[in-house]
Amino acid sequence: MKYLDILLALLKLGVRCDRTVLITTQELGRLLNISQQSASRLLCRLEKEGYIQRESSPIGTKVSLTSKAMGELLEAYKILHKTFTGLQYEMILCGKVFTGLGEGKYYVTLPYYYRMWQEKLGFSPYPGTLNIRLEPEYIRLRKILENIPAIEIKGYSNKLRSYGGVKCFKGEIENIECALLLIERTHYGPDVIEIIAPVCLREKLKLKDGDKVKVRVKL
Amino acid sequence: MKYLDILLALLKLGVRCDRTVLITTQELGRLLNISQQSASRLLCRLEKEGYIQRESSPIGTKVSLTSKAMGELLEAYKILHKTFTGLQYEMILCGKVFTGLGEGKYYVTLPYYYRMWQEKLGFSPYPGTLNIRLEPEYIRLRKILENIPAIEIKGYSNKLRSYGGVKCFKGEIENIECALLLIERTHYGPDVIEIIAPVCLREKLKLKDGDKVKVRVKL
DNA sequence: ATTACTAAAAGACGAGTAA
DNA sequence: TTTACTCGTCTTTTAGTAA
Repeated sequence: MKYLDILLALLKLGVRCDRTVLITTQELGRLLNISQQSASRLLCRLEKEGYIQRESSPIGTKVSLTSKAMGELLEAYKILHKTFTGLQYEMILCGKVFTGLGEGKYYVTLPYYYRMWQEKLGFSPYPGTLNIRLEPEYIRLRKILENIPAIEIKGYSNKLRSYGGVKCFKGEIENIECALLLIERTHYGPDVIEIIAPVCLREKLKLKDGDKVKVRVKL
Repeated sequence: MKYLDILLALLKLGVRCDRTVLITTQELGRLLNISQQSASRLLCRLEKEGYIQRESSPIGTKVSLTSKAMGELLEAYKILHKTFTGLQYEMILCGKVFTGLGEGKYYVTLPYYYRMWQEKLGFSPYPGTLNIRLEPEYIRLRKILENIPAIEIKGYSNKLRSYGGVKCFKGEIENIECALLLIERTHYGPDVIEIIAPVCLREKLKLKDGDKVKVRVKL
């Protein structure tokens, strides 16, 4: 939590985990009320300690935030959200249901993953994923999810096959417990999320392709 | 924004603008990874710079946050909220409509205040206030509103009469533009807010006493 | 323009300790 | 037990300046 004020200043300048911004140490210094030299040293240190990615040149420094920074900012956000709303923070994502190619079903039921769902998510999922194509304004949030702490299922390879990693968030979809999966090796773009749940969401919620759904992610 | 990490640590310990907590410099030091001495110095400084109220004794220090601190925390919260939700922050308050004693109408139309509404809120209000008794869980939020920057209408006295100050927040009630008023000299308790709007909200929204309404405050 | 080095000054730190 | 002072040390800062 040591660099919160500085990370916040970077957010103010438009820097994100998925957005690199060219800033000068002078303007950063002005924003933080420190000298250009201190701002320069600060960026060096933030990089060394893993909070930013950085590329300096004679015209300025290109900066983006790392997952470590996003994680700390989220921690701060959670405390503040609790303070200013009295509520636990949930990220809400909206999108439309679509039918995939059936690989979801295949992966969910692979023994390695199936054990992991039970162990790390605490439920045995219905064999299949609900594919959701996010509305454009939510893609930014999905990218944030990629960069904050989550329930991680590590990928691994043996001689026979290799398993990609999966990042999971517990949540709810129309009041039904579910988990949002960010699948490392997916052929879908950054606008797609996959959901698993103990029940068949398509049936339970009577969903057809194109139906709009709202997923609440608990962070 | 300099003491954000420290103010956040205080929030974590349960300190609020309306809640004094007894803490020891030792535990604060442990939380911030600094010595007891530095934590002590820090609290002195926070007090001197107007971020906390403080009362130290041989059993510890009673600490509460000032409006200045709440304002800075809110600034941080707004940036983070924008980052993590993509939305502007709004505080939502819920409560039930009730009928007052008619003083709302009297005050709203007093020439001094009427000029102020027009000047500072940008509309000419319907002559009357909508009184709302907040549900218990929202009283905390009302107290936060009291302690953050707002549109201020200063009170003043002359020989004839004295006018109390009013703190205003712009907002919406069921999609109708309105303003929430926190009236300095009110005989209502901290669970009551008063709303003014360019239209008669009771008529427009067909409200009866006891009806539940939701006010969105834009911060 | 920039970034970022060096050196000297300023400020922050914890140990010891009084109250 | 507390808080919070002094003091010596160490860290951080800025000004000057090189690249």
